[in-house]
Amino acid sequence: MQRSSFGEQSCSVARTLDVIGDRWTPLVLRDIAIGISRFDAIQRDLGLSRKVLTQRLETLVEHEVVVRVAYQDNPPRYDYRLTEKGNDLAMVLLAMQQFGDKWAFGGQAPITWKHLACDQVTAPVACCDQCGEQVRPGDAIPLRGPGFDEQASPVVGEALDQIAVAFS
Amino acid sequence: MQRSSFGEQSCSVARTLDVIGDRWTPLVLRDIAIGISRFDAIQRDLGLSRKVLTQRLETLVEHEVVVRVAYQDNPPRYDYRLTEKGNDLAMVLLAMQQFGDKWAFGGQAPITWKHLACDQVTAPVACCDQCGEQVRPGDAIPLRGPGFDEQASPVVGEALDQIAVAFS
DNA sequence: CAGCGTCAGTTTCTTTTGGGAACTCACTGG
DNA sequence: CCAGTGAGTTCCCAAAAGAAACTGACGCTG
Repeated sequence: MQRSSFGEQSCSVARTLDVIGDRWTPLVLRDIAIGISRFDAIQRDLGLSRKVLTQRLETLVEHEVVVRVAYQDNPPRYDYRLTEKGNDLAMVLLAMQQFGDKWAFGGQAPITWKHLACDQVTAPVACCDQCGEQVRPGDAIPLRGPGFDEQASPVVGEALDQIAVAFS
Repeated sequence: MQRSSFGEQSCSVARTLDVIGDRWTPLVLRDIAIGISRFDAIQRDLGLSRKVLTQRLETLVEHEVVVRVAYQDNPPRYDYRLTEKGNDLAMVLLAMQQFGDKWAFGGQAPITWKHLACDQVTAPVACCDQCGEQVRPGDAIPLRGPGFDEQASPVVGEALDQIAVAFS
């Protein structure tokens, strides 16, 4: 299949997909995030093939979103745990969960989160870091950022110009 | 490869992955979200095979996150646009973008968003809908929600119990 | 102390998918 | 009237995923 790597692409979404861009990786990460930390437990929970799980855990460790922590030697056995980078990535899972809760379960969420700061069940919403108000797509328009590469993304540049014109 | 469908799974993340669980769909959705709305433009921008793009657009339309809007008949030509459900799904893309901005571009984001309400470049953060404070994984613990299925997810149930004990 | 179970992987074999590139149709603009 | 555009479709081949069995080093139990 000669899977295309997005490593060179000038797009943050593409780079993130280099880490979680397949059917299993996000679920593996979800399991680790809720405390299912061992190979066999993840495999039993998800039912994916052991081969694929091995590969996925390897790339997660390579990307430093997960660390292997030995909990015994001889034979070596490991816990998989999220790193700081992994915690940031888990925000993506949280967004996926919110979407699934709303559109696949009609609000009857299988798993909820209790916010330790206020001790209440929380449904995180995206808020503007400038004004504090909630942001939803449609409330904001895309612009070229400091890392935009005009050469690499001519089609994107064109689309951004059109939007800029429409909102001027 | 006999790809497993997650349609039956009792997990919001899995259900969301039924829609965007592969390498290309999120990028297709990103293009549509920033206004690249036609088949050829998306194909040129992403460089994916036309066959795969056709399939991805079909499943996006089936899941009702995208609509085909004819902009001419004879020959029929279409714009692809996000639905309301698609806008909700785009929140996942926004989360991916934030992760990529931070960890792959060191803050030099290729694309930024201007919040129309306050007219400033915004980096949305997740806030608790109860107390308004920012939420990050680690600031919250997972619990059984109203839609949790003990039979379907015994391994998850066990992990949740362990966490509950650890935080009691 | 023999044998079964656990854990973390490998290995082999088959089925499916994705990529590439060429082909199709129905216009449209010069 | 001839090239170009837009939206697909078709074909072949290589690479991934799935299933299921195998490995190896314990540790527990009768």
